[in-house]
Parts: sequence; C-alpha cells; structure tokens
Amino acid sequence: MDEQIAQDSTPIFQRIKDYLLGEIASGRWKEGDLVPSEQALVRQFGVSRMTVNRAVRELTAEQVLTRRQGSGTYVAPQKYQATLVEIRNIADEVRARGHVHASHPRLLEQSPAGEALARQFELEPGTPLFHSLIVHDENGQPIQVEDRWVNPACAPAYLEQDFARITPNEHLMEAAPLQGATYSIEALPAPREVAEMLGIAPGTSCLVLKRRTTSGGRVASVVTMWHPGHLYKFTGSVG
Amino acid sequence: MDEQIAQDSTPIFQRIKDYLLGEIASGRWKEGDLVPSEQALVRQFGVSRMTVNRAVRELTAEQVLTRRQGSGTYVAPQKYQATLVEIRNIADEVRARGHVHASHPRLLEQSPAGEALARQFELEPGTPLFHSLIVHDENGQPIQVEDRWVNPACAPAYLEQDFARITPNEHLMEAAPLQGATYSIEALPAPREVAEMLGIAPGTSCLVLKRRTTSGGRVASVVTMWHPGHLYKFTGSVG
DNA sequence: TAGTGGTCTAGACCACAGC
DNA sequence: CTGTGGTCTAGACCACTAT
Repeated sequence: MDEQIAQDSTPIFQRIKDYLLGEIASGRWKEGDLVPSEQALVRQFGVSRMTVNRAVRELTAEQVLTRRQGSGTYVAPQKYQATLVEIRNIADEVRARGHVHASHPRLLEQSPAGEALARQFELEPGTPLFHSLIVHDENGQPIQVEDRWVNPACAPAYLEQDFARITPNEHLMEAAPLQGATYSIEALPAPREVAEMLGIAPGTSCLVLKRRTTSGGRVASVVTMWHPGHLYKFTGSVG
Repeated sequence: MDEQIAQDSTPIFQRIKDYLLGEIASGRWKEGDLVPSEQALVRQFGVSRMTVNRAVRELTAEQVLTRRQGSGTYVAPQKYQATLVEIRNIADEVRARGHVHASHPRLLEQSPAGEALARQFELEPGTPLFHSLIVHDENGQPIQVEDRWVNPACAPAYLEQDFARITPNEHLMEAAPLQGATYSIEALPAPREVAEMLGIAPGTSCLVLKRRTTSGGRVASVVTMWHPGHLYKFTGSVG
C-alpha cells in the first residue's frame, strides 16, 4: 500500500517512538532489557521497516536505546544528568533580561606569550598574542571582568575593534568560526585587581568561567571571566 | 539500481553530511544561506532522495541547518557555545580519578516542608519530606556537602538506605527514574555550618550546585551541593 | 502552479552475532 | 545457519511556500 496510514496527524515514526518511550517510562522495560526487534515492531505496527528503523535510530541517537548489530536493541543505561550551560554573548544575555549592557575596555594590547599561555595556545613562548581586559556592566553595575587572550593568526584585526560597541565574542564569532571549546567553572576569591573592577571587596567569592576555544585547528582564544558570586549564576535544565 | 554504491566504507549519507559540513566550515556557505535542495543533492550525488533526506534531517537535528517546508534548507545561525556539564555520581567521579570516596551521613530525618521548600516541590507547606545531609570525602578530604530534600512519594524507602554505602543519587536513580532537572551553579561564601563540615574557614568561596529533579510528573528531589572553591571545578568540552 | 520539505513503502544487500 | 541491525533504492502522497 502506498497510502498514508496516519490517522491523526502524528507521524507513525513518532508514535512508535512514543510507544517505546512509554514502555521505558512506565518501568515495564528496564535498563539493559532487550527491546523488540525491528521485524517484530514492523509486524506489531503493520508499517514498513524504514519507518520502524527511523524511530529506533532516533532513540538511539538520543541515547535512550543502544543497538548492537547482529545482537539486538537494548534499553540504554540510565543517563547521567547532563546539564547544558549555554554560554551566550553577555551583551545579549543582559539585553534579554531587559537591562542595559555596557562594555568598558580597560586594556587592549599586544603582548608576548608567557610559559603557561604558550602551552595553552600550543605556541612557542614569546609568540605575540592579543590581550584585552573588559568590564561588562548591567544597568551600570559591573557583572563580569573578561580577561581574554587571542591568537593573532585567528583574528588579525582584533586590536582594531571598538570593544565599547561590540563584544570580543561577537568579533570572534565572525573572524574565527568556533570549532570546539573546553571550559571549567570554579569558585575563587576575587584578587585585588578584579575586585576593584567589579566594585567588590577583595576575596569575595567569584564564579569563574575559563574557556579555551579552537578555530580552524588552532587555539583561537583563552578567556577567564570573573563574576561576583552573589550577582551571577549559571542556570539551565535538562529533559 | 539496488547495488551498494559505497566505495570506501563510509556510508553515503555520512559523506553527504561531511560535504555539507565542509562547505559551512570553509565559509563558502554562511549563516542564513540557502543550501541546495534535496532534489539538487540527489542529482549531484546520484543517490536516492531518502539518503539525501537522512543526511539533511540529521544535520537539522544537530542544529547545523534549519528547514522550512515549501521554502528550503538554510545554514543555521551560529550556535552559541553550549557547555555540557555532566553531573555524575560523586562516588563514581572520585573513583574515576583513582581516589577513595567515603560518605559520612550527618543527618537523616523526616521534616515538614517550609514555605520555600513546599513551593519548590509544588506541595502544600507542612507536607512531610525526607531530608539528608551527607559529607563526601575524597582521600579523607571533604569535597562536598550534599543537603538533599526528597519527596516521599517518589522514594518511600529513602530513610532506610545506608548512605555510608550508597549515595542518594544511586538510590534515587533506581527508585525514581529521572525525567528532567533544572539547576543553577553559583559561587557563595561558606556559611558556618557548611564550613565546619568541609573543614574550611567560614566565608571561603564555594562552588554551589543546586538541582531540582522531576520523576513521574512530580518533583522528586531538591539538592544543594557545596564544594570548596579551590578543590572543585566543573569541566567539560564542546565541539 | 512549480518547487520545497515531511513522510512512507516494499523491497534489497550487507556485516555481524549467536547458536 | 538464522536473526539482528545498517544502509540504500525508486518510487509515492501530502502540506506548505513562493510566484
């Protein structure tokens, strides 16, 4: 038959996904259990194998199921909770809250890489790097000190940007399309210089995000962002 | 033709994905650009439409492309950098570092929900909740204070667990399969009680993760985890 | 109306696992 | 060997968009 079977508007593959998810959510199928084969589902739903395959394949991509060729399809081990922290451009973030964002560049220079930075950039010590130090305000209140080092090979025009108008993030997104990133989030007491720029007491708890991004196979940027702990949090949701 | 065309072992749909990704990575196709239609790709690669469709559909699911029925396929706006913090069972995490994990339960009680907690659990104030307070050690050094409230409806046997042997996380994963979670990460000074349990000075910067999980349509657990800021960080990578 | 994406079919060949 | 998943084809009907 080549007529559409869908009775309501829900696609068949989605209804099969819903069925499988329901069996798992209800507890009838537990972690590690064998799930009916594609052939079995084909018979059960009276649809073509391609349709069943799409349902099962997507659930596999979503890590709900695991498949082993020649063996079968199984309920995947309980996922750990993956919390997705979306690192947005701070200017957008502030504007999304209906507030006013302002950037205050405090430093914009070229400077040779020291030992540690050179290692991070996978370059020789002494290689010239661009360096910017910018304070971001929300409604006139400092909420982030952005201490950023940039690989000139990735963003040659970095120093000519007007960082009172655009953020380094915005410039780099254009100049060096993001390939990957590693990051860490930690809580550190504010050093004196950072505390001064944030208008807080030295030693105050800060939420510190460090990030190292790559572009075109090179390390493009290494940034440390300091946020007053009582004014800033990362939030998100899963599931 | 019904013979397999694959010359090397790479599936055709994957080669089409690689082609499309390459055009974008190289900058030849920019954000918002119209991507060749399925028909055009069918002609270009000499394959069936289903194969092209799979390639494009998967890239759409991966947010590399966006599609509008009747209109066309476009390069998706540059993704913001999404940092994936995987919240693992702290016991596993410590063991994965080759270190010794120990749990010290400090409190295990039933207690009526106050105003704030009742709101978080979407229950009436005064509803009984389970409450545990556990200190986790790594090699004898305290690295986390876990202050957890649990909905008895989701994990009725919670209070009978031996939390020196299994973590609340482990018990809840079994008792109340995770549906979803919201979380926040912030930096806060350690209050006196927490500081004592962590063996640090009151006011020391702590990395604080708060998480609220749901299971079976109910709020299952609300937890606050305190980590000494200088001993603990969240890390991860994207791309 | 022509072109786009969204879905589905009823076959097919293959690699691999388990008996 | 049989049964599993992995992939692919050459058609099809439909809903939607743009002109």
